[in-house]
Amino acid sequence: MRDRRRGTVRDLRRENTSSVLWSLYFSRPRSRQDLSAATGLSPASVTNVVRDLLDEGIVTEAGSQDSDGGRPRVLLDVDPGYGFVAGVDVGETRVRVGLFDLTLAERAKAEYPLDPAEHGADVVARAIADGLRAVLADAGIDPEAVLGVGIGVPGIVEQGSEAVVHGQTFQWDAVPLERLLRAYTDLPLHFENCAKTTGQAELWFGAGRGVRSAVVALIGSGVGASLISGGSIYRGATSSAGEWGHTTIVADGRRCRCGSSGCLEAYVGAEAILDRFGGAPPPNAAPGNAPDDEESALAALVAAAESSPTAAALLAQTAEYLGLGIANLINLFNPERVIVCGWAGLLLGGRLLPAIRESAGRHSLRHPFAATSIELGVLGPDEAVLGAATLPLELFLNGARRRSRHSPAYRASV
Amino acid sequence: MRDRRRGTVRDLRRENTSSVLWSLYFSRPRSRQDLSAATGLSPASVTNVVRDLLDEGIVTEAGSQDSDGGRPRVLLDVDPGYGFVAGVDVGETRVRVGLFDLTLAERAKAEYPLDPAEHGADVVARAIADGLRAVLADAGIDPEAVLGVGIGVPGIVEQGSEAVVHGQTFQWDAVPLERLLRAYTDLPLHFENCAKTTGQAELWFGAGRGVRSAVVALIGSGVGASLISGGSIYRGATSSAGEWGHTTIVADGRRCRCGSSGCLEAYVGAEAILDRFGGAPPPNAAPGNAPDDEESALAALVAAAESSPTAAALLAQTAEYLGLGIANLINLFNPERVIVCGWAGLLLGGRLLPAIRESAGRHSLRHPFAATSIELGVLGPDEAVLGAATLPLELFLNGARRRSRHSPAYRASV
DNA sequence: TAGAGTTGTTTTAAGCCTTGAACCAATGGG
DNA sequence: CCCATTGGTTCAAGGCTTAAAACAACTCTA
Repeated sequence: MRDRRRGTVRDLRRENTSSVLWSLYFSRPRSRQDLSAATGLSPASVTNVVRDLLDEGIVTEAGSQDSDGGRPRVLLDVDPGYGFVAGVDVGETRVRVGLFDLTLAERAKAEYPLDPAEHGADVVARAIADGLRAVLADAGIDPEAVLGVGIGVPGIVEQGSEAVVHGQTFQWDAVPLERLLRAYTDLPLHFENCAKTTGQAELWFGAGRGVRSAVVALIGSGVGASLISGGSIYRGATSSAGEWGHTTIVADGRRCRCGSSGCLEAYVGAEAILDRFGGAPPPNAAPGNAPDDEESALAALVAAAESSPTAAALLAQTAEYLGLGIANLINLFNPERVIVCGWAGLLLGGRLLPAIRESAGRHSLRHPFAATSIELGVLGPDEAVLGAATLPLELFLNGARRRSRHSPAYRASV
Repeated sequence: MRDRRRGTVRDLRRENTSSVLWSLYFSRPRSRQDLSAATGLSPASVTNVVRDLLDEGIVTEAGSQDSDGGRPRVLLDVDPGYGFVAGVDVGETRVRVGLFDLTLAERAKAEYPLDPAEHGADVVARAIADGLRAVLADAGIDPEAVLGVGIGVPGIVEQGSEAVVHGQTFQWDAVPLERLLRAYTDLPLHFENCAKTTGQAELWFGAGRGVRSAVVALIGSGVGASLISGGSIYRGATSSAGEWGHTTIVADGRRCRCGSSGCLEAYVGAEAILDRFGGAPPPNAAPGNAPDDEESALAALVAAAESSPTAAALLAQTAEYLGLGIANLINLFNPERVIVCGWAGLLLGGRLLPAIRESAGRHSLRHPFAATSIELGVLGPDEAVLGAATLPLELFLNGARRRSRHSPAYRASV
């Protein structure tokens, strides 16, 4: 009925430290006084907490700032080199890996194409391991300095003692990806659905900055969403929450690849749009690389809408359905903001956003619609990698620290 | 980005006290040792916290229990007479008021019919005030002993310095119900949407006991839902979350009274079902009391399904749509349990639950569907009153104590 | 140029809190 | 009657936050 951590006086300090660190991280650089105001802690406590963080090397003093007529403020900043985090985006056609410093500046990246015919989990695990090795070597960073690796996968992640992945995209059913990857690397691993990681990226650094409740709609070949409340991702009972793509918007509607019919994804996913267009892939499509095909095909369709009434009508209807799906989210969640992203979402959104907004307004209740705004994502194609990297970063900001990697204490703190 | 209360060592005690109180409240009576195990606090701390609660009169010692071969456990219990809470359910045809002791045993109740032609907010406010006066007099309880009054209303409650209500049911637009009621009473008031209060009742004492994430589907004349995560109601940015009834399940479907079309409510709300049945009200219907009409009309329809294929088909389709709507919730929220309640929900559910489950299974993804169970509510018709009473009780368990009623400290703690 | 004013940070002392360990209390069994 | 067992309390230690006082580092003014 009620969540509570242990209630000792030391936990208090941990919480307060975490509070200061979050506050500083998202508003850098800042003085102690600012932090005191932002966290509600007394100046004395901020001094104490900051001393610890300085001693640990997580925070550094970074110059000072004049105050009118008084002692200058000493500015504090996070030390980017204190530690590093890696993000991995397991996409439909490629695995992308990024290595970032503590402020999420990219230090190296790598990309491994996946043969769509061969989505074996072990192939993916090997690609991830290779990518991690490559970025570490490339940036010349000691693995010991890596705080953790976040891995975004297309599918439902069952969090347990070892993460297990279920995903229709790869026909994965209970794939023990964590165990497979353990064969190749010792780094601390964190798995999450890629819509959720992308949502976190937009929330922290993109169109959702400063917002406390949001819905991130991710539209690619398929459709997903990330629900954010109280500043963090909502996972539900078994962390599969946010399966927006397979909510029904047309009872007895088009058949969907999930087996049901009338799913949102069967109308606004890129695959479905192209399919509805009756589209043979465009002539210049490289065979055997479906989503890239899709990307160019969808771009072609959007371009064609300028002259072709058929294409224009199809897109208009897509906007109608997408707005309707968004309206459902608005009614159910009452979010402060709705963020549309994913490659197809951005491609469509550039042109259709007004129509989407209009449709959403028509299908949602006045009150929650007035309280929200519908925006496009701003982080671009690498956001899934960045989002994955926020997983270990989040744990770090919450107080997890580097230690012997597989110690029970560490895993428990995760 | 991150919620935090102030972090002093006294807050720690408040939190721990609250933790012990919650733990005891939902598992009465219990020994100190039990509480220590349940809260994770040391026996010494439990002793300290319990001493405070005993001194305050909130908790009493209630006999003892043998332990095999050692000192008997002293059982602790909540003192029912420490304070009282009231619940108010503002329904479509009546205002119901209940007065409860601290353990939510009913001490008195009252009911005031509302003339459907006259839903003026002031009429409602006066009925609430009369009801409160009546139950207090009836039970012979000093208003000073009332910890608070919870009021469930059909509509969106805008929580601010004074609660304001928007509701299509009564054609209320920004009605300052709290201010109106303040003219009649001095008691501490708490307003909330009635679907949310009902959800809390089922969560605490009904089909949702012990569950951490749930969706409570409330089906009456209209349709609503209450989303529960982490053991408490999800409110969203402006506390209008859960407007499930107006999510679209049939693009371009039946017109809904909200102005949109294809809403779930236009298919599975009692009004809509009867309307689809082409129903003139049954002959014995009392004029001018629509929902009671609806109740008997719907009951008649359900009974007619035994012999009439038309009625049976209509109900089958209703189950299909309701299951579909529930499937959407399951996909989006991944709840541990789905609870169907509301008078129409219970009426239909008794007969249609298997069909509803089947439909929900067909329209939701395997993984989240397997993680949930769909049940009927168990609390019966007064649950909205009980649920409303949980509002002040929740605050009490969280540490709000009786004090000068309008003090800033009290309001801030709310 | 010295002192006064201002603003930012740290030190100090007081007051709470939780807890492990030791201890007391209350029972059943031998 | 003594001992083992179990439940609950006391005590001293160790930590934490904080208000208030002190200190530090400036600017401004006379």
